[in-house]
Amino acid sequence: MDMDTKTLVNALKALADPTRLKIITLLNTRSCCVCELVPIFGISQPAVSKHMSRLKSADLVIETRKGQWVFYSINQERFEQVCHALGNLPDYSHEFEKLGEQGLLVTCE
Amino acid sequence: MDMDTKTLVNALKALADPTRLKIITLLNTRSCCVCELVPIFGISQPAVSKHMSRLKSADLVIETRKGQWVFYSINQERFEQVCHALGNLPDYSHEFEKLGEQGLLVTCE
DNA sequence: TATTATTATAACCATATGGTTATTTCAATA
DNA sequence: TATTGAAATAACCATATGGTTATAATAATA
Repeated sequence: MDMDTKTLVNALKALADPTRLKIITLLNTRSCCVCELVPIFGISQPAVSKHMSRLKSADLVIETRKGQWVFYSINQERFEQVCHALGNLPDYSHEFEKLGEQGLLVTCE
Repeated sequence: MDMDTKTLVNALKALADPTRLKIITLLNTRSCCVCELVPIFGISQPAVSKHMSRLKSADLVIETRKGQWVFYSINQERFEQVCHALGNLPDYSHEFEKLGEQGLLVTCE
């Protein structure tokens, strides 16, 4: 199951922030809820909520209500898909062939 | 050699853009110069230059002058470090232990 | 039912981002 | 040396981002 470029970019954007990357690292250790994250980062509760909704919209976390709390856990499958997609970029030879047909390939030395 | 969080975030930021991710994918297939990238993306030469300088500042590409051209190639070692760092996030149990000491851990059910 | 605790949403703000055009720098060449 | 071509830099602009405070929604409880 290969990952769409747009989906990969969206996941990378979600991960490319120090707070969210640390949240993902924390969730990789153990699930937790918003009110536990607030004192860890020293930012406001709405700021944490927004980060979670960003991660959720990239499908990197799973939300579960438990009483008054909302617990977030890492979506391991999706996270692994992202790592795999990044480590196995597709071959783009066709782009260079197209360039060649247009006479736009630079050949030097 | 483990990768600093700041460095990882910076690399992810560099990759978290559709144009730059495609540039990295292209360079993973074959090195090329700015004037080859311009027609592929249909954006201006300065826009490509800025993307390259972003990738270069994240150490993801290597720049080589060849006559009037500047060729960019992927920095495989760094790129692999990024993939590895993402796929092997550190354990953050200590953060939860700290939370526990402060009585801030949420235990439910 | 009224209150309290947790989370989400709204409205706002300063800064970052990704593009543009104009100009400069640098190397090759007529 | 003057000109040409490639790439980088500067200045600018619209939009995205990551935070804030205020408020609303949701669930548990007195």
